[in-house]
Amino acid sequence: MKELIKVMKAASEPIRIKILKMLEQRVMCVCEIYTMLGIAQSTASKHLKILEDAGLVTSYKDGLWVNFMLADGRQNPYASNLLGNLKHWINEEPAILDLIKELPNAQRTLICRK
Amino acid sequence: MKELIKVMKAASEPIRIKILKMLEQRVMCVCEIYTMLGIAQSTASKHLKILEDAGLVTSYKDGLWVNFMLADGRQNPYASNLLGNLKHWINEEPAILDLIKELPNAQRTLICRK
DNA sequence: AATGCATATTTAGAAAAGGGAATATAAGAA
DNA sequence: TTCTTATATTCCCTTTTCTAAATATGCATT
Repeated sequence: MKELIKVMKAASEPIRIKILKMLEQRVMCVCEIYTMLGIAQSTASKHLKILEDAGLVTSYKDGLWVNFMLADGRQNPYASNLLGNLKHWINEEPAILDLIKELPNAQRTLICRK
Repeated sequence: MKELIKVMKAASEPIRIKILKMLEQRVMCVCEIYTMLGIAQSTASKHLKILEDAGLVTSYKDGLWVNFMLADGRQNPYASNLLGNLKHWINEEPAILDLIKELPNAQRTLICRK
C-alpha cells in the first residue's frame, strides 16, 4: 500500500509528469530539466528525489553531472505499470508537445555553463 | 493532463484507496463507508466527492441513502485503467484483507439507524 | 406542515506539500 | 590546496490538503 501511494503521489504533480515525459525521450541532467521547465534548481532536485523514491526514475553520476532516466521498474510493479501507460498518455497535450519539441535545444553543454 | 492529475491525486490517499477496494466488493452507502473506516461522516463525503470528480466512482440515490459504486470508466481512460489495475493490486495487504473480511458486518440497516 | 434521518457543505485548525533563495556537498580543474 | 561548477539540502514562506464539528439540504414518514 505504501509503495502504491508513493507512486500515485509522485505522479500527481504536473511538473513531475512533465519530467517523466521528457525522460521518455532521453536521459537528462538536472540543469537541462529545470531549464526546460522554468523552475528553480532546488525545486527540480526535490521533484527528482520524489520520483526516485517512488521508483519511477534512476540516476547515475557522470563527473559533475547527474543523469536521470526512467527506472526499468523491475522492483516496483506500480511504477513500471505507470511508466508503461504514460508512454501512450497525454502525447497530444500541447504542453507536452511543446516540451518534446524544445527538448533538442536543451543541451547541458550549452545551458549549464555560465 | 488535468484529467490524469485528478485521477492520480484521487488515488494518492490511503483512505480513498481503501474506499475503492471496498467498492470492488459491493455498492456501499456513506454511513457504511465511514463506519468501516472509522472516520467522520463529513470526511467520508469529501473523499467520495474527490473520487467521483476524478471519474473513479459514481453514485445514485435510493431514498435517503446514496449508493456509491465504481465507475465503469467509459468516459475516463485514466480512471478505468486504474480501476482495472487496482483489482489485482494490494489484495494481500493486511489492512485490505481486514476491511474485506469485515465488510459483511457493515450493513446500513444495522449501522446507520440509531 | 412537521419531524427524523442520511448525506452534503461550510468552517476552522493542523499537517503536508510546493516554491525558491541560500548554503552545503562533491567532483573536476588549476 | 584552492577554485569552479553541478547538484543536494536546508530554511522559510505560501498554498494545498486533510480532518472533524457544526450547519444545511433533501427526502420520507407521520
